[in-house]
Amino acid sequence: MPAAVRPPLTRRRAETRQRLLDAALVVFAHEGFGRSTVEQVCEQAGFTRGAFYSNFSSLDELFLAMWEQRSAQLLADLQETVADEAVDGIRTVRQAVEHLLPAVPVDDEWYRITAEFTAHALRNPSLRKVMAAREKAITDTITPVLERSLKGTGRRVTNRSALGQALIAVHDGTTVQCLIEPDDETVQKRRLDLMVHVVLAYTKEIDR
Amino acid sequence: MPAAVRPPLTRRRAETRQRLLDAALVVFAHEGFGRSTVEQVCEQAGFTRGAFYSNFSSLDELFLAMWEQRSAQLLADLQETVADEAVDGIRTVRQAVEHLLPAVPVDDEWYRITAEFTAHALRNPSLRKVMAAREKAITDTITPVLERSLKGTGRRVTNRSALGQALIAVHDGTTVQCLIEPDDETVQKRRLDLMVHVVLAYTKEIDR
DNA sequence: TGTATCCGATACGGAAATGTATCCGACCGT
DNA sequence: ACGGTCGGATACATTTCCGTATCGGATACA
Repeated sequence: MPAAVRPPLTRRRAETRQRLLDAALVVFAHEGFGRSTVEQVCEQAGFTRGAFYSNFSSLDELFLAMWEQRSAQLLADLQETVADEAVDGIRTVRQAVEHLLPAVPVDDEWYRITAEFTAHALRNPSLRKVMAAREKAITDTITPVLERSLKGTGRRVTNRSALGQALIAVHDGTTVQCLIEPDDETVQKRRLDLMVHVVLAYTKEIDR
Repeated sequence: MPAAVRPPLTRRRAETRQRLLDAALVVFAHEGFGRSTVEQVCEQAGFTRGAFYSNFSSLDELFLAMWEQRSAQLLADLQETVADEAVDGIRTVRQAVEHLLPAVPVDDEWYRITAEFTAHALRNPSLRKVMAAREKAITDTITPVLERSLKGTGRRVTNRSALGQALIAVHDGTTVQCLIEPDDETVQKRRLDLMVHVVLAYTKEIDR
């Protein structure tokens, strides 16, 4: 039934869909989700509303689709960026964090989207589940990577999911601070320090 | 000049203003800022648009006024709640955190407002300054309180502003997690744990 | 009690956004 | 190349929201 209700998704269709999704990011980031209109998104994408309604049934649907696509992409990028060789040279926790942190870019636009999506999700139980699932996905992606990075440091993680949760919280919380005061580099330094402290707190030396 | 442009603010005026401000919180939290309309706010407050335009010139202005009022109130509440006698009985960092944390309620509605305000502020340099100032105010309020609470624990803060910044980040980051999974009490436990770790990281034992 | 002012209500014009119904060009398979 | 279908454009009806201009009741003050 669900497959029957949606159109066959031809090549052409997929392209306009994607252009709309890309336009959505730009417009939502610039105007805010609630302030955005169907027309603005269409204009940004170079279409008229006809194209929109032929592909999505509401701005909400577009928003969700866009968010899921970009989140997934972000995770994929992270995994790839971090899977490089440099991991072998890591000897300290600080190095590990320094290696990991820049892999998640502090992106102004994306942060706005995320903030509004979160607020939106809090009003909608099914969206809350989506967010919770994503958080788990992030944890599952990050912790293995981190554990690999920690190999050369002589420490091991004591509580995987607690560490994952803590890192996400710290990451999100400090991201705002960095964006609000982009010129203050002590904010950035402290962000790094805090991450190091957290990793230290949730790992311990391997005894041999 | 600025005093001349605004009406004399009589008793009556102040009351309707306040009712509008209160209504704004409800409506914005429920609908999202961008989706809210002047009429919705007025209806919630029991007025018509006439009252609104006689007191504010735009939804933006109302939003900002409401946010500033509530933030200030929140800080005042915090200061009061925490200034009680119980501080003297505190002997461990965990106790200190347990005492401090519940003073900042995890409020669904307020979080939504904050998230959207933050996103909004990132688009507007002058609003960014407002947020930065508020962050400083929070730090300035919290750290003295925390230091007082730590008296009985035999530890002292090594870097005030870094600790303040870290606590805010952790607070904000974990608040989302708590709201997204309100039934999962391990999230809440870990929140506390994380706070304790952070306080430990930014304090050290007093040597005598 | 009378009167002047204040302030929220009402009424109106107009702009903007929505969703649908229809059209027409492009791309598909044969 | 040709007929059919697909998908975006166009046109339109409708709703919603906004901001202003004006009205009238309430309130303050003599």
